[in-house]
Amino acid sequence: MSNETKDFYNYQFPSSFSLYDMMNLPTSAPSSYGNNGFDLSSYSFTDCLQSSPGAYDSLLQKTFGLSPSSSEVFNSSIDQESKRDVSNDVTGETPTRVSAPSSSSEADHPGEDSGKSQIRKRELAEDGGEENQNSKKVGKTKKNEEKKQREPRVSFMTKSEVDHLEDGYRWRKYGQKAVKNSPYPRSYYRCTTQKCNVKKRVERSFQDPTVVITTYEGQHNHPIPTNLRGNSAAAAMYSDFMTPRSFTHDMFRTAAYTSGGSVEGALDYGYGQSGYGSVNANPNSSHQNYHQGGEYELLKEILPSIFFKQEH
DNA sequence: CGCCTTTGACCCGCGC
DNA sequence: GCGCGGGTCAAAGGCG
Repeated sequence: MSNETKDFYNYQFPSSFSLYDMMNLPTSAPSSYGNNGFDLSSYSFTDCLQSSPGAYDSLLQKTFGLSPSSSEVFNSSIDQESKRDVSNDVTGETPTRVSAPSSSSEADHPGEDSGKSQIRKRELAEDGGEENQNSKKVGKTKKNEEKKQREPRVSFMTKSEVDHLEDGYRWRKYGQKAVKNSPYPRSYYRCTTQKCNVKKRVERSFQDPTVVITTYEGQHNHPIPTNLRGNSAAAAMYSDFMTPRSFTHDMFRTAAYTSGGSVEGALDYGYGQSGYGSVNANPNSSHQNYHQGGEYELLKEILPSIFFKQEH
């Protein structure tokens, strides 16, 4: 449990504080809210959704285009690199909720190596190509590099029969490891788009084999590939979660637009105009669009429990 | 042929 | 120092 999270939960929002206000919180907010204005790093999406099941189902269907019974995202969490004492963050904040130790440990692991190898690789490429053949032998590199800034992480628990959930992006599997204390392996995927180093790990909960735990790390720096094979709205939602500062913003915007028509519409809006997870979208248009989308009431229904959790 | 998965080896951090 | 576990690499092979 991080102090930032506590502070966030304990923060007294003005009574008139709205979704719109929150989405436009100043970047240079007090440190107690975390580096990004406020810290959603341990927030569990389910917290709010469970408090309003109807809204949950509605959002699921409208955003994911899924019926809750098919493939159900019923837990998620956001991890951010700034906090390392997150051992209880995923489940600690919500001890009675859908808990999965694997998820917890998953989100907890510092991921020290993430990106390190890539950096090492780059260094090798620069320092001497001939070393490529012995790349595996090259151990000590200037890992003294400034402490690797870890990418924000988002983990989802999804009820699904398939391990690798379609999310609209293209992934290449680059590894698979057996997970300790679990009969199910963990798979490692990397976004195939050039210069996009987003990764995701997929594993099946050993406690509930019907649950797939997907952990995204990093942020896509590109739109969802046009030749979508899956549910683009789901993709938009997944990717939006990866931008903690804006996840509510874009997520609900996506929800609103998905409800209004095609998923392409949601895509176009979410990625074509405002950029990927941009928090600086035109506030006026955004604000208005929440209403236009017709889901504003739904959002209002959901949101308070998200951000006013433990509010007194 | 390009893209993807598989898989054993390797690297690294951490705890003992 | 050593072993363990997590994460990554990259060669080899499969597939459309």
